[in-house]
Amino acid sequence: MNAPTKIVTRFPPSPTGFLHIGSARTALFSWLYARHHGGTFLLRIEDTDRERSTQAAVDAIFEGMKWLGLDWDNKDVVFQFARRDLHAKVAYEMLEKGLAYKCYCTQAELEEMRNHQKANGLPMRYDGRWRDRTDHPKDLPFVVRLKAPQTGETTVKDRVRGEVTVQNSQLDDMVLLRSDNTPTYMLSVVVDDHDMGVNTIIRGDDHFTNTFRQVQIIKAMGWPMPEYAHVPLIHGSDGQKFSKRHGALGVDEYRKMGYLPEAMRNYLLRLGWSHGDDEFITTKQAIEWFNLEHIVSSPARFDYVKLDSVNAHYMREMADADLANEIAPRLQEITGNAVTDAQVAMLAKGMAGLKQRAKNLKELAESAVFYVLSRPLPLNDGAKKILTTDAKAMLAQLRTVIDGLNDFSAHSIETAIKDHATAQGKKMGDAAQPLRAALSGSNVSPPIFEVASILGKQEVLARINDVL
RNA sequence: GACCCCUUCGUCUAGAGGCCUAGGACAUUACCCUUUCACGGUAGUAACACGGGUUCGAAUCCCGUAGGGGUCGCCA
Repeated sequence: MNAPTKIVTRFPPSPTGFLHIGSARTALFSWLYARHHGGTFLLRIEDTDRERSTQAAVDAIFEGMKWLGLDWDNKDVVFQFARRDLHAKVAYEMLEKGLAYKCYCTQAELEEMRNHQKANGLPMRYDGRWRDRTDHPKDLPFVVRLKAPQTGETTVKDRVRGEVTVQNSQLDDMVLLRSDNTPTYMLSVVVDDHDMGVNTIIRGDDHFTNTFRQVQIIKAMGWPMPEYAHVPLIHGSDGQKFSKRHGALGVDEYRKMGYLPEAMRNYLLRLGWSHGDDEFITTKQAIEWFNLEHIVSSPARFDYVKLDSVNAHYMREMADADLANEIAPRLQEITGNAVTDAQVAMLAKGMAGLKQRAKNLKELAESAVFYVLSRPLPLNDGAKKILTTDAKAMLAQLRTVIDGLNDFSAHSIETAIKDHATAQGKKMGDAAQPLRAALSGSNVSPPIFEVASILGKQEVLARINDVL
């Protein structure tokens, strides 16, 4: 009997820039898969590119993962560079066993070879010229290359792609160890995944062809074969590659734009995975439902409009007080003034009317700013247009009406103003719109009697006076 | 160029040979609600890339074509 294998997944970003949104999705999938199976989700920083790796990028990865709520199980995150000697050891072991060989080609020589191949329409791959040579020069730098099988075929079983077979003649002898004795990525990933006990590799489709090469190392070493699941890439909204130059952003940017982590998770999950017709999937449900079978096999386009709608949904589900606290720093940034506790309380009261009018935290803060702005309020063009002489005359009357109110509930204010407007032979809008302009400085706001009630009689009267 | 993968409404997707006159969501259009803007409600427009097979029957299986993507580094 086979003992049930504990699922071990991993997320191995390289710290050479921000945490890419596409990477965030494969991280999410890997995390979900591990959590679903009660397995382990590991984080490994692939910092072997010393030129491009930075501490800032490492921090960005940690922060991005935390923000997204993707917790990893290895308290000591693996840094790949620190394990380079272990990787090199494997290369030498393979050399000894005759599974690899030394290649003394210079960069220039390789370049010439590739140019020749390109010019003649030949497949571009290393031709194995040192594979069987024994006349090794002394004291010259060399790289260690895998002695890959040249005949037959290699089949990769992928949980998304199915079984894919490639002729071994298509694969060349890749470099395992560089001439400076450092391991290449191809070697490092395989060794690390093996040593970390990773048995399920969920990663971007851009790694798919690499898999055939990596499988050669695993086979040569006689290690257990992990399960692969290659997830199609995310494209930009125009269908083009989602690169830094082409609209791709780091997760931190999405936070700044005002998206909620739970909304990001839901959106990213649905972008490339489905559970029937379900659109809003909580993280709890996602863990319960996630599988590899329903990963979509074609690339998806990133769509802000849909993200907005998902985000709007989660914002409306959030507690008003939490939302008020969430936008406080943004308001402070807009107004330049600290937001007081009393103001946060006021914002919480106004949140019901505010949150159904915004798609993200940024919009929410912008639409809420009139609550905390100090008087006199700046008026936007719409408000200026509303505040005609007639409108001001109406406001002057409303001032008296409002001043006489004992019950300052939204309903009470509405009734009083409606009655007054009707008595004057005017429509509700003739009173409500000028009031909106005075209280919010805008022609667009939450229900204005609700706003008035939350603002309080004193502030309402003062704001009316400001525009008269 | 070689190899590999992908192709359902504008977008994300459901679809495992008859349940499909192809469903849902976002977007969009119209109407309703309404003090503004939204929210909400109702209705609508809108897709199986193309061509051949297989089958009584194909969005679903096979082949080809076209389009798109990925990989071909001493980057990861």
